[in-house]
Amino acid sequence: MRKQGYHHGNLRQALVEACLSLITEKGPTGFTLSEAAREAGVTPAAVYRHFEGREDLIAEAARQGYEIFTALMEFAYDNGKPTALAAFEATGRAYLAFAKKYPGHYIAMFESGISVNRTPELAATSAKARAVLEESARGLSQRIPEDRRPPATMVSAHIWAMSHGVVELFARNSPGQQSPFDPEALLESAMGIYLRGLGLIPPER
Amino acid sequence: MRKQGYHHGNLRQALVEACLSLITEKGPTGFTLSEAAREAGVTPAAVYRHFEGREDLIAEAARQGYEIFTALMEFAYDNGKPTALAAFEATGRAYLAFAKKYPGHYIAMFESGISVNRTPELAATSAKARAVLEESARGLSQRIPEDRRPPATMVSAHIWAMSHGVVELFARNSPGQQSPFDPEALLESAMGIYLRGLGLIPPER
DNA sequence: TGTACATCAGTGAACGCGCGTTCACTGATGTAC
DNA sequence: TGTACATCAGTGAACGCGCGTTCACTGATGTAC
Repeated sequence: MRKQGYHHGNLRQALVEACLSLITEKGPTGFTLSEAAREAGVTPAAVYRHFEGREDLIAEAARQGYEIFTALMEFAYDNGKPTALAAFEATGRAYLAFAKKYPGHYIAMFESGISVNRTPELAATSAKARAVLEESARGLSQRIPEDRRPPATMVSAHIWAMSHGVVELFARNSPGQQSPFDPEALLESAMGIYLRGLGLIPPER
Repeated sequence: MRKQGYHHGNLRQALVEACLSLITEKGPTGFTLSEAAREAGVTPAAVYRHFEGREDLIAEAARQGYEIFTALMEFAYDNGKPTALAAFEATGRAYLAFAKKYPGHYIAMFESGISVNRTPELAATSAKARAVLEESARGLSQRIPEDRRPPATMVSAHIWAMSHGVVELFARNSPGQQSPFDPEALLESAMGIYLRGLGLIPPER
C-alpha cells in the first residue's frame, strides 16, 4: 500500500487489497475502479496495467479467497482426524471463522455475483474448496448404515447452506441491529441437532 | 407502467415495480435512479415527487416485501393447524416459495444492505414477519420435554438460517452454474433430519 | 352545467461531478557488453 | 565497474458520458360557486 517512488513495486496485490477493503466497507458493487486506484495511491489509468477492469479485479480477489478458504478447510478437516465426526464439526467452525476473518474475500466469493466459471482458474480453485467439504461429509456419512445413508453431497449441501445462512443473517451486523445470537453457538447447536437427526450422536446429551 | 398522458396515474407504485425488476436483474446496487425513472417512462426529476432518493425507493420495495412475506407466512402457518409439526414445515416451504416468487422483494429485504431500522414503519413490518416464524417455532418446541427443550428463538433462527442459505446458494442460478440440487428437496430433507434430531419425528422413517 | 381557479404531477434544461478509458509521455529498472 | 539502451510501470491530460439534483415551467385534474 505504501508507495515510495515512481514505481509502486507491488501494485497488483495492493489493488486487490484495496478492492477487498472497499468491498468490506461498501459491498461488492459499491465502489469504483478509480476509488480502488486512489486507495492504492495510484492513477486510475495504472490499474489497466494489471487488470482488464473492475470485474477482473474482483474475480482475482475471489480467487485468492478460494485459495485461503480451501487451505483453511483442509487444515480443519485434517484428513478426518481424530474422528470423522470431530473433523466434520471442525470444518463447520472453520467455515464461520473464514467468513469472519476474511469478510472481503467472503463477499467477493459468495455475494459479488461473479461467476465461478468466469475463468478456468477460478473454477478450478472453487471446485477444490467444494471438494474438501464433500470429502468431509462423505467420511461422516459412511458411518451411517448404508440403507438409510443420505448422499454425501446432500449432507455437504445442508451444512454449507446452514453455515452460509448463519453468516449472512447473524454473523454480520447485517440489517441494522446486531445479531441476537452468537453465530458460533448458533451453528454449533444447529449442527448438533442435525447430527443427532442423522443418528451420529446419541439422542440424549 | 403504461403512461397515457401528462399524468402517470400511479407513478409511485410504478417506480417501486421498476426498482424491483432492476434489482432482480442487476442486484441491489446495480442500477441508478435514472434507470428506474426511465423504466417507469418518466423523467428522473419526477422521482423526487415520490421518494427522497434511491435508498428510499429500495426501502419501500423492502417494506412491501415484508408485507407480502408476513401474509404468506401467516397463511402457511395457519395458527398451527393441523399440527404444530405440519404448520412448521409449511412455513419452511413458504419461505422458499416467497424467495422464488418475489426475488426482487427478497433481495431488497435481505441483500440490499438497507437497515431494517431505517424507518419505524419498516422495523415494525419486519418484526411482524419475524414474529410469525418464532411463533411457529414456539408451537413446535413445546412438544419437546421441558428439560431438553431448546429456546424457540433458537429453533426459529436455525430454520431461518437454513432456509436463507438454501435460497442464496441453491435457489438462484447463482455463481455461474445452476444448482446441483432442487432447493425444495434440499430444504425438505434438511428439515427432516433436523426435526428428527429434535426428537419430533421418529428416528426411522 | 359551466367556469375560474388552486393544486398537483409531471417536464426539460441546466449544472457540476466523477467515472471509465485512451494516449503519448516519462521516470525507474534491468541487462548486455 | 561503467555505460547505453530496452523494457517496464507509472503519469497526467483529455474525452465523452450518464448521473443526481435543482428549478422555473406547464399541462392535467379537481373543486367551489
